[in-house]
Amino acid sequence: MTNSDKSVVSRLRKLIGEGTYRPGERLGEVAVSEQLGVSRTPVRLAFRTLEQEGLLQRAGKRGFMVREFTEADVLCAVEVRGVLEGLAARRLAEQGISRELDGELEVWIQRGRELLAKGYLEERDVDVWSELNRHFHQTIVGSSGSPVIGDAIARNNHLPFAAADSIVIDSEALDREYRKLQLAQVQHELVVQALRHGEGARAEMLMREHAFIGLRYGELLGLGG
Amino acid sequence: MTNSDKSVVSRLRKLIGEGTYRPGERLGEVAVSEQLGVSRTPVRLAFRTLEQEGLLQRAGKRGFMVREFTEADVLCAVEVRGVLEGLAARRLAEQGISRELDGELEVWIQRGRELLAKGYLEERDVDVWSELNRHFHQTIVGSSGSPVIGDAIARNNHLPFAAADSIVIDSEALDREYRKLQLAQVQHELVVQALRHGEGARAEMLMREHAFIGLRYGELLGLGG
DNA sequence: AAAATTATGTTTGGATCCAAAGTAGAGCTG
DNA sequence: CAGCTCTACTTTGGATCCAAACATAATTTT
Repeated sequence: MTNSDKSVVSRLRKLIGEGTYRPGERLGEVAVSEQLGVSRTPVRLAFRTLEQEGLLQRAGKRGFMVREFTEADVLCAVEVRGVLEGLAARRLAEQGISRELDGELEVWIQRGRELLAKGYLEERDVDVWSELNRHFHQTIVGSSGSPVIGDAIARNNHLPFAAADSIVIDSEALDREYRKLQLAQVQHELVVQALRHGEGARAEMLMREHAFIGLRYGELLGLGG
Repeated sequence: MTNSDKSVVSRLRKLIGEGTYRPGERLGEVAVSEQLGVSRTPVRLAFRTLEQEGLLQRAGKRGFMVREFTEADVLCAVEVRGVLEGLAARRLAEQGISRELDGELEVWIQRGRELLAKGYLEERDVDVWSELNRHFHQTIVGSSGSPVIGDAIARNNHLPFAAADSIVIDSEALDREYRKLQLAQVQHELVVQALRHGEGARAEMLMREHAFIGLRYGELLGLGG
């Protein structure tokens, strides 16, 4: 997994994500290894990893095929992330947050405030938000007392569009995206508020709802403005 | 994965679960392959699978080590299963259950009733319950509209004691176990009831609570009787 | 002519070989 | 004596070879 092994996995992830390998397509070890310019060995290893990640599935007795994802699957994966992050938030609220954790969360809240303070969104702000959003979620999940939740989320995030930082940003409509991020920021702040007050159920539900922001809020905000 | 590959994975799972390979122990490819009587290739493939399952983790740059699980991890894994099965139940309740699904669930409810009807538990009943319990959970999770939830649960279940059918049955205290299964049966029936009435939130919470039955109820029933 | 069986080709799984990276230990130098 | 470096050994990763399983097509038999 030093060099080639890891890169074969991520290269295949990319190719599958981009649709170069179509959903349902059977992947032969030799064909893929030739296309990637490596031998069969790292490809075989990568197939096992990708199978576990859920991007490939066994095609009968003979090899693997690219797994097909319906819209319902994506929606479901987002909900799965929602309940898992909700669980993490609830546990955190119930056990109480430490002074350090409080401070760390405050950092990402502040960064978000600063980013949105100027009242509009620039192209490059998108990456900044993506980063701080990732840190915010990671901080909560990582502080839930066990790596188990984080692992489950990480595995779930391999599905396309399921990850928290895969908010589809439409660069053409930065004003709409600005309002979306504004809403996300409010949700972040509410979550932290609930965590500070030990409101487990509230923190959980806020986090669950927050998961949907990449999906349905687009329509909502599109209608509204 | 026809023969040896699959068996290497499951044999390693067993050895890790039994504690033959101690938590934190580094596993060398050559050592394991010699102990299992196969070459390094299937072991290397198995290590990748077990890494994704969470039973192994990378030990620095050099190979893998058996992952250590604290009691908190096990508890957390049970909670993860709870929220995921809860999600499946809620979705099912919200979308409404079909006539066939209703009938299928009724089958497992009935089997459970019959098993517990005689008022006590025999040794061999344990396997019967384990089977029907597995079917009951699988039916609900498998009918939630997307394989995503089931996959997440399956991956989570690889952790020791996290799976729904890993209720630790104490053969010495079959009367206590009887009361535990009786409670589980009631919970199953309540879940089905909630599903039939489209009570999503109730179904979700019942399913969540049901996940704990292997953990805390033992103490409770132990104290009570 | 249809069905069954055999033969051939394709593909995956397992074993082994070679190279590269890392670790530990010994020896050398300051 | 301590610290550094070089070397030897251990271990993993990649490539290739061989065998087994499966699918397909062709031929034979009923």
